[in-house]
Amino acid sequence: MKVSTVEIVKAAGILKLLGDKTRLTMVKILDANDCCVCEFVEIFKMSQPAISQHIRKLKDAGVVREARRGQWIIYSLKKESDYYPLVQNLLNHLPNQDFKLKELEEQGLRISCE
Amino acid sequence: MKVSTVEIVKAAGILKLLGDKTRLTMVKILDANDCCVCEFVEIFKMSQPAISQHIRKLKDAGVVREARRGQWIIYSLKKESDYYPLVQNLLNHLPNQDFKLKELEEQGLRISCE
DNA sequence: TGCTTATATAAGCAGATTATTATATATTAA
DNA sequence: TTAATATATAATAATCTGCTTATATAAGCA
Repeated sequence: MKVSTVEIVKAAGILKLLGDKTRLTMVKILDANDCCVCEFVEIFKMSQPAISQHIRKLKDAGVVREARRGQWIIYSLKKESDYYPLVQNLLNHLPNQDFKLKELEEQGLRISCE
Repeated sequence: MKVSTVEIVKAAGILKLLGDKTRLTMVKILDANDCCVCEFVEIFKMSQPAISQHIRKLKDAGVVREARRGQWIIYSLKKESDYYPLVQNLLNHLPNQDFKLKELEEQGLRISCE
């Protein structure tokens, strides 16, 4: 298999970043749908600052990207990242998390796709 | 792509485990060659207890396996592990580390393959 | 303009992590 | 049996992490 290679220290950094169930789930969700912070707050039942801090780490590492849309800041996977092939490959081993956003929609709490 | 799936919390655990440059390098080396603790001590220029403790984490998670051979305990990747497909996939994104063992051989410090 | 909502940032603290030193155990060889 | 080598384990100290609370910033709306 021919795949893109990431320097070992950088790869360890990415794995450490994703080695947290909240961030890993976030990234898996973002792999299928863009999301804003308040949606993650609902999904994870965590405080807004806690979510913001997780997202910041993902952003600082270049794994996600932000885009303001009015009041909201929409996050998405940064597909041009050097790490994207590695991350993508990894996400393939995780069960789909779409049900989490489905639940939000049913509660009328979905923002990004309205 | 059809791949084996790992529960998200468990996957995060594995990624956290591998999110350390020493352990990640160890696993990449073990992907190509079995090794004993004293070789890792040489390779990483770290204390023996530090190496032992890293290896123990890998062993506790079921990522590596040990086999005593006389005085030495030889470690190898545990290919039957549920996590092996994920780990293997991940290792494909890392540059080869064979040169590290080559250096040991040149210094006459290689154990496992004598 | 001032209020509300969404998000970010900063400070602080508790628990986790990773190294160190000291010591124990197991195997081999003299 | 004793000494040497390889490894593991325990205690501990320093650093890192991930939350909390408090506060700042930015956009939308009355």
